[in-house]
Amino acid sequence: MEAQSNSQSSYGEIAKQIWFNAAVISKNLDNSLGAIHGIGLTEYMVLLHLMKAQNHALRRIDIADALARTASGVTRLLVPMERIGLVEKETNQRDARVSLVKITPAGEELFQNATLTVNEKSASILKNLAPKQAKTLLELLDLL
Amino acid sequence: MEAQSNSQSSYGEIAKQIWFNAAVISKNLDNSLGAIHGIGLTEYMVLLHLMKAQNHALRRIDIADALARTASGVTRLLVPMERIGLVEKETNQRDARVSLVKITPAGEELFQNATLTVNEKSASILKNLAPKQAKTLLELLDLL
DNA sequence: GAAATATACTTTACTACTCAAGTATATTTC
DNA sequence: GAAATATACTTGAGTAGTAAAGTATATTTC
Repeated sequence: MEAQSNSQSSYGEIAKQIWFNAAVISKNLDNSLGAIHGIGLTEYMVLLHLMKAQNHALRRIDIADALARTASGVTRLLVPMERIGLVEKETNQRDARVSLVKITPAGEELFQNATLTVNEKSASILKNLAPKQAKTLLELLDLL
Repeated sequence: MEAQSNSQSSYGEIAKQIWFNAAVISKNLDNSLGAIHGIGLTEYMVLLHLMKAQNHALRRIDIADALARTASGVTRLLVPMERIGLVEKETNQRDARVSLVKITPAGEELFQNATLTVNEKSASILKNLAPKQAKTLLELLDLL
């Protein structure tokens, strides 16, 4: 009973730590990406998932899922990204409801550069973590 | 060279995972806390830090630090919390610039109940993690 | 194959922040 | 001890999201 309660509270501690660490890391990466590449972290994540996708294109709702955002949020997010030419619209022949989002060559280039910034900055934020610990942490995070 | 680049990119992966997991966990906890207790996750975190503080009181700027938010955000956050009687203002005798925030008995009671919700819900979100893995994850997160 | 339901997306009205500037008080410097 | 600087907080203007409702198309059901 005591053990059960203790173990449950440790899950609460994990949730709180992830919440706080995410806030610190996000602000850091967001500022760096903004200053160097003119995009935010959320926009970087859109590019990341488009790069990983087949044909470098996704439906808006798949982007929403990948980002843990709503379809509405994705609509708003993509407007400026399309305006500055990082992504473009494609229609889906089979389903007229769908508006596919495809990364452009300019978007791909920005993504490659931004990835260097994300990796360097992340390494500097997470410098207290030895490579082996980093590996373990990543494995555990992937489990969630 | 190759190893350096690989290790750095794994830090980037960690940052991305924390960002995504935090979004999922935050939304979950926020919805549960809102539905059951009428507060958001950020408000819960304010109560948590007040409970941990000496005399159950903190300066607004200390709350901002503890939450990775700005002083401005804390000002706005506290307005409704004060209105519904979870916290109250106290002046600092030594420094008239400071506006101390103190948790009320009502705030303490809500915090105790909300903590049960946070712990239960967290355990259910993190159910893929064995207790030992949870312990390791928490230790690694605390390192950051 | 018409009616009911589900899905993909957008829009409106709102919340939760941020940054920059402003106010008030404290501390440092000379 | 006056002037310059720093700190604690608030306010005004703007950004990034949300939820709920609306539009358009697809799918299911009978």
